[in-house]
Amino acid sequence: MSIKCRFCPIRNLPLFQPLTDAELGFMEDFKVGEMTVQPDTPILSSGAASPQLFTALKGFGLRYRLLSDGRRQVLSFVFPGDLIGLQAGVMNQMTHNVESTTAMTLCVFNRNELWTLFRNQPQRAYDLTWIAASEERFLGEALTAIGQKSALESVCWALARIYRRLEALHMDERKSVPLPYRQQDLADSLGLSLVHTNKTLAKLRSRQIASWSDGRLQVNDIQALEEMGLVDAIEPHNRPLM
Amino acid sequence: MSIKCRFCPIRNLPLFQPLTDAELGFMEDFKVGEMTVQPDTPILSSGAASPQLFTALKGFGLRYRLLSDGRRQVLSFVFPGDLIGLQAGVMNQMTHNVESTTAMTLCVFNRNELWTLFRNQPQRAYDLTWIAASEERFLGEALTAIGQKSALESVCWALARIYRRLEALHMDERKSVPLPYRQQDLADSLGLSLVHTNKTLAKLRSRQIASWSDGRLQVNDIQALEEMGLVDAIEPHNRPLM
DNA sequence: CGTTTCCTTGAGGTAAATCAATAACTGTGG
DNA sequence: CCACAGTTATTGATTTACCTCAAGGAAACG
Repeated sequence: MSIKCRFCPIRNLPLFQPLTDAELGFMEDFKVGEMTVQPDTPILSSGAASPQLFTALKGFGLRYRLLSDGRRQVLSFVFPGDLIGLQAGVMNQMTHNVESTTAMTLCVFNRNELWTLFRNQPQRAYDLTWIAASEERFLGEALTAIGQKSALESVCWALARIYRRLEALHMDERKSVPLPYRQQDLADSLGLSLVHTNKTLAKLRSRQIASWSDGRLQVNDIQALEEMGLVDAIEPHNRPLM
Repeated sequence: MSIKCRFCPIRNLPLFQPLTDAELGFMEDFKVGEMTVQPDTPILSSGAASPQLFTALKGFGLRYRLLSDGRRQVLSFVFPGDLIGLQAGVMNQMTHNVESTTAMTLCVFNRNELWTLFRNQPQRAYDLTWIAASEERFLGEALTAIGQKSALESVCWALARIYRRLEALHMDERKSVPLPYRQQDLADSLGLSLVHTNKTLAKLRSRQIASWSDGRLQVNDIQALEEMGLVDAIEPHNRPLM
């Protein structure tokens, strides 16, 4: 018993592009159902050829790659609205892992129908490409942070980026947003050690710019955060939602 | 006076997926012409909304992002077969720069026809998404290198990746491939300083594993290179060529 | 030839890693 | 209800991988 796309709890946010009635109808067929997962549950695994695509509706997750010796690179944080498994969807091979951090609700799509989508819904196919290009764009930005920025700059960049995204999801309340990750997760996303990440966060807290504790990120000075993080362009508010 | 896609000099390499006659016909229409550029010429600029898409046919280039203070992150090296400008194509906004390093020959496509492609050529649209997902996959790998690997591991990863790609393009001769970049370019792609990159290359040279000089990369022990670079999976040999 | 670009190597400095110890919680089982 | 182990955050002390600075050499070039 799953919610129809036209009643999707997040689709009507200004962050997302509206769909036509015909497109909504198609999506309701494309959608196989919903899935809820417990915290810390693997959703997609590297190497697997998953028969499914997902859209995160609720909750928080992580995308990461592992090296043979256990080192972990977090590629991105997964927020509501994010498409999961496009890589496996089109390339038939996953090269990273996705897992839930909190409990999550996911929209489930059938990979086999992907071809129908490309044949009959060119606009939606275009949107898929847009999403893939957008992920690429984000990873390029992350690469620039890790490769070129100092630890302080990187942390500011990440926090600003996260805050803006959750704000666009209307999850902000009095300058604070939920951020239910561990410091280790942020560290692994920025190629920093846990200790140094902690000390950098302490610095931002003492300067009253941002403070992250008990699963919430409080941003007192978003402008300072964006400047210190050398954040360039703001995300457009018309992203496609699958 | 440009070459027809069916006579494309690289399309028949086993690296690339073959097209049907109908698809070739469409591509020949989609293709506006060819462009040659001098070394060190900007091809696409950040911020611009380019009316064109390109496929590199010949020569070498760079994709990079700049920070306001001049720091540069090289996102990838551009080799023959690479699609250029997909981001601008679908998102109408470029967030990185592309420039030639050597003289290049580019296939030019008309961005306005992109929509025709999505409407009439679902297979080609799928291929575009595949390409975008593939770029995303690559950047995830690069992120893991920069974020988690040591300088030596990163350099090995990069050289192995480059060698394999140029090998697949049949540009290898007696274990060596052309690599007409500066050490600074490699350094900027791995988030390392020029000096340290140089010293790391010297180490590989003295260990007789690989040596890069005079615009050529000689790989004596590709296996050692891949192991030291923790290279995980080899690229599939069926990539779409636009 | 002087100038510029790129590569190379040595010396010294530093941002961030590692090591180590403690505290605050959480859950678990006796 | 308490002892205990496991997880996460925090902070100080020490080490190190990599950076910056500096200088020289080899090509390429106008």
